[in-house]
Amino acid sequence: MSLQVYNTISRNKETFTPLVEGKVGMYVCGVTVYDYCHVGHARVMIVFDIINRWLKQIGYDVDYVRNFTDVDDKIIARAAERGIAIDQLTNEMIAAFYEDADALGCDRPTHEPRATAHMDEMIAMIEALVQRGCAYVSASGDVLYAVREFAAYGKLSGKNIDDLESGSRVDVDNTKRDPLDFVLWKMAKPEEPAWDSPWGRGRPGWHIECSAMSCSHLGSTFDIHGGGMDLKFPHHENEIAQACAANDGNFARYWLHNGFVNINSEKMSKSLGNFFTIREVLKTYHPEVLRMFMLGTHYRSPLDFSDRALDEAKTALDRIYETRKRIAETAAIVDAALPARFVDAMNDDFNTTEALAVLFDLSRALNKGLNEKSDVAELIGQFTAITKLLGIARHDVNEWFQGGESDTDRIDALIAERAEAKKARDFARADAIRNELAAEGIVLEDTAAGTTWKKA
RNA sequence: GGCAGGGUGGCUCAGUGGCUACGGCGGAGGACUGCAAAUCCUUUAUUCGCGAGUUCGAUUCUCGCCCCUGCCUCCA
Repeated sequence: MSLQVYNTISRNKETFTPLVEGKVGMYVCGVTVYDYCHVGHARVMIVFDIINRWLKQIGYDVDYVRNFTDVDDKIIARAAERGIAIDQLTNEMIAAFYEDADALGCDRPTHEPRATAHMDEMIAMIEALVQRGCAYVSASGDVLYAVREFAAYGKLSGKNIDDLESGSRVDVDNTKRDPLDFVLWKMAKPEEPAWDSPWGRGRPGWHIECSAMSCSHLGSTFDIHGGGMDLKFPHHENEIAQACAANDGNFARYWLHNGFVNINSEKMSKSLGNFFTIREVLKTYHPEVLRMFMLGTHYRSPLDFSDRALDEAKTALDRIYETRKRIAETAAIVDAALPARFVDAMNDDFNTTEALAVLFDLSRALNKGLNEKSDVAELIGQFTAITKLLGIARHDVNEWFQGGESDTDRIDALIAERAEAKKARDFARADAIRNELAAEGIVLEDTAAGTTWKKA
C-alpha cells in the first residue's frame, strides 16, 4: 500500500504523490517565541517529527521547513513587560524551544527560518498583492488583504464568507473594506520594532510570513503544509489567499492538521490558561513518556492530557523497555525490515496507534520466544527497527529503569546480602531486604542471570 | 447560527460492509518463583450513542435524533 494522507482541503484520505518524484517539500507552522512551549506545541513537534521520519523511511528526500515567528504583538508586549530587548526574548525562547524539542527526541527540520530574516520576501509578496489589486492601504496606513478579491477564500476551512460575517463577534473595524480583511503590513508606533517598506516603517502581519517563507524555501507550489487544527482558519486560509494571489503557484497540495491536546475534554490553550509547559511536565515525567503518550492516539484525534494518561504511557513504555532489557542480555542486533503490518499502518495516514499495537505484539512474541529459547533474531531486528523509527525506547535500559538513583552501591550491597541469605535459605532475611527496598521504591527482579533492580 | 470532528469493553485507543472487533492500562485465574517482581498462557464487549433505512448481511454506508469537542477573534 502506498502512502495515504488525510488532506484537510478535500476532507479525504488521498494517495500521496509528490510534486517532484522522490522529493517532498513540507512546511509546518512553528511557534511564536514569546513564552515556553506547552504540551500542545509538543504535539505538533512530535506529530510532524514522525511524519518527517516516515517520509524519509519510505524513501523521500524531505525538505522540512518550520518557522519561528520572532516578531509579533505578543512578543513586543512580553519584552516590554520584562524590560528586555525583543531579540533577547526571542533568542531565549528559541533556545528553550530546542531544549524541549531535543528532549522529546524530535529531529531538527532542514530549515528553520525566522520571520525577521525574511522581510524582503514578505515585502515583495505584499507588493505583488497590491499590484494585483488584492491588497490596499487603509485609512490607518496599514496594508490590508482584500478577502473579497480572492474567490477561493474559505475553501480550506469550508467557510462561506457571508456566513462568517453574519456570525462574526468581532468588533467591526471600519478602516477595513470587509471585516474579514486582515493585516499584511502594520504601521509601527514610535517605540516598536520596524522595517522600511514602500508603505512606511512597520512590521509584517502574522499570516504573511508563512506564505513568504514557505514559498521562498519550497517554491510557489509544494507538497505538504501542516500545523495545529486551530490554524486552519484564519491562518492557513489567509496563507493560501496570499500565496495564490501573489504567485501563480498553487501553494500547498496537501494540508495536514493535528488534533488538540485537551484537559478535561477542553482544548489546552493560552487563553483558557489551562496549559502545562513542556518543561513543567518533564519535571515529573521522562520526555519519552510524553512522546509515547502522543503516539498512542492518532494525530488527528483529540488527546486528553492527564497524570493518569501519562502514568499509563509510562507503564506501557516500561513494557517495551522490559523487552529491550531482555534483548540486551541475549543476541546481537540483526538488521531486519519493518514488518508489513507496521508499514501498512504508517502508510495509512501515519497511524501510530496501530503501529504501536504491532510493536506490542512483537514484544509479546519476543518475550515468548526468549522464554522458549527459540530463534528470535528476526523479531529482535524488527523490534529494534520500529523503536528506532518511532524514537522510543532509545535510552540505555539501566538509565531508564535506574536513572536518577544515587545510592546504587548500597542497593547492590543489599542485593548481595540478600543473595547470601537466599543461598542459606534464610528467606525471612531475604524478604526483609526486599521489603526494605520496596519501601524506598526499589523493586527487585530475580532472573536466571541474577537479581536486578528498578525504580518503581 | 454556520462549518468540522467525535461517541467502541472498568479506563484508554485502533479498526472493518460478513471469519474469533487491534493494542495499552486495570481486574480475575493459571504457569514460572521459596515467596515476589518480570515474563508467558487463559479470561474480562451476543457488542461498537439512540432510532430508522439501504443490503443476503452494518459497529462500519444513508437519513433523523441525542450528547461531547473544536473553529468562526490571538492560539499548535
